[in-house]
Amino acid sequence: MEYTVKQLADLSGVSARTLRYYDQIDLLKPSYMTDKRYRIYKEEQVDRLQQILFFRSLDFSLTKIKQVMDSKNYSELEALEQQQKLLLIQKNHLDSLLTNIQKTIEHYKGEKIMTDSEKFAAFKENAIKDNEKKYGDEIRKNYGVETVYQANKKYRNLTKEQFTKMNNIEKQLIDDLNILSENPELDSELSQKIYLEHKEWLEYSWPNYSKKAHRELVQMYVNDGRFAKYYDDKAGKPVTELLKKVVEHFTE
Amino acid sequence: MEYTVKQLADLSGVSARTLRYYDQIDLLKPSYMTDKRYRIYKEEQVDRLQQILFFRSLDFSLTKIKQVMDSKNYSELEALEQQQKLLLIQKNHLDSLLTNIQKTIEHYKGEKIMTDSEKFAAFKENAIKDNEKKYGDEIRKNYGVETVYQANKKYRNLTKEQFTKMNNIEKQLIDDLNILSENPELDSELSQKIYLEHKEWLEYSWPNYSKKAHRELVQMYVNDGRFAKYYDDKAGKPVTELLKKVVEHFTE
DNA sequence: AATAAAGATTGACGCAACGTCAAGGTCAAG
DNA sequence: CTTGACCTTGACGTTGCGTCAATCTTTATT
Repeated sequence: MEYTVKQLADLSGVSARTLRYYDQIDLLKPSYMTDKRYRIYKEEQVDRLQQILFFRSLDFSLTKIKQVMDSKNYSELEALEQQQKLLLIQKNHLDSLLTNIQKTIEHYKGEKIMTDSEKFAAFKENAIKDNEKKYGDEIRKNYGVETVYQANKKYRNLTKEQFTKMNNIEKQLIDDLNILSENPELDSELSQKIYLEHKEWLEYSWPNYSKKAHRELVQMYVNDGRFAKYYDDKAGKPVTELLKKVVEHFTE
Repeated sequence: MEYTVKQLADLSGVSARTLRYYDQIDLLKPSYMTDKRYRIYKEEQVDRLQQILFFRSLDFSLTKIKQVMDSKNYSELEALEQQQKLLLIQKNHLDSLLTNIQKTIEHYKGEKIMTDSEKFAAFKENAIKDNEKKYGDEIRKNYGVETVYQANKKYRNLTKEQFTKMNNIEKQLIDDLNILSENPELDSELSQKIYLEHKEWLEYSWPNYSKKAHRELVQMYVNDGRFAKYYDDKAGKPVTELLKKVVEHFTE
């Protein structure tokens, strides 16, 4: 059985353009070309396309699909699990967005509306002060914290003092991580200090601390690039992985 | 208070490029331009930017943000509820993907899993062979592999064949690096071979290969003594720096 | 057989939201 | 007067195609 582009398109539900594109990126090549350069597909290609569409339906990138399908020894299972991780991260992200948007909507409806400028007012105060002192870095830090502040509703009940204290602990944490990274010894006092600092920091926003949750959290840090980036940027070098190791060391 | 592009960028945490882009699409115009066409922002724009970033954090498109903010009679509440619906749809979609992928994974697992201990055994088999052939320092080499093996959970779902293949690729890579280091010519076939080997090796554990990430990784190798030591020990001489140069050469 | 309709081909631009150079002006500091 | 930091405007790259446009080839109808 042979198929032209349109026939295969109709058969599979994708567009002809898609098939030409897949040919172009070497994801799905026709069985052969006629002398007039028409693409002809056969059963083998139909099968392959089905596979492709299966992975695509799971939101695999075309690049990844190619890797998985073209490499004999690439484990499909592993690819699936990687993809699952990615999707879980996306889901977490979506969930937090939904929480935020729900809160915002409630605010509006409750007519206890904080104007947006009010929401940012406290932060701006800091920004302006800092700016006048020309400590550019500090501004960025505060802004970073502000982002977290928005994302995490739990911060909302902190007093100003607590908030400041959290910031200081975090700062110290980053510094210590920086130092430790030069001589990464998990069994050191510095290492333990880091663990305790991170724990203390967490306890400002966690209802009840558990080692298990702590371990899972740092695992998330590493898996989710946004967390890693947050810490790595602050430290000026990659320290997230180190933090993870430290925490895992003391939570066993 | 007046801000240049950089200052506002630092203050807000977005890039200068983003500000220029927002100007370009008329989302955030500067307060005025100097005679030299420098953008100058004032408080009003800072406020507006904060509004923008707030909506952006909820995954509003920039187009939508513009609509909401520029239209006097466009209800923010309505927009929020609309966005909430969109996010819920996405969430449902994600949930169904996750269900599907979970099912598929279970299906796979029902059939062919290599347990960690089995993999470890396979690895040791090789190690012993090598040990018989080569001698003491081979043992150290294999301990190195063991460390990496433990450190990277991603390896855990590789099949026996894949695991072996990865090891072989890495071995070949080291050998090639050794050869190249005697006559370091970045524009050679050997050099390219090394690049491709390292890439292939990475793709066993990376969800998405990109040249950018590849460059960053080898930069890491050099910066982080632990990585460098790993390769240098295996090669018997310092080759990490060379690997970095090779990769950078082919990822430009 | 002539003609029209259907389907095929290869470009090439467009989209979203910027990242990342490149080439070249401007400004404050030393 | 020279750095060096910061500013400007292009313009290409990214992902997965949709959507013309211009130009054959094949098939169907008259």
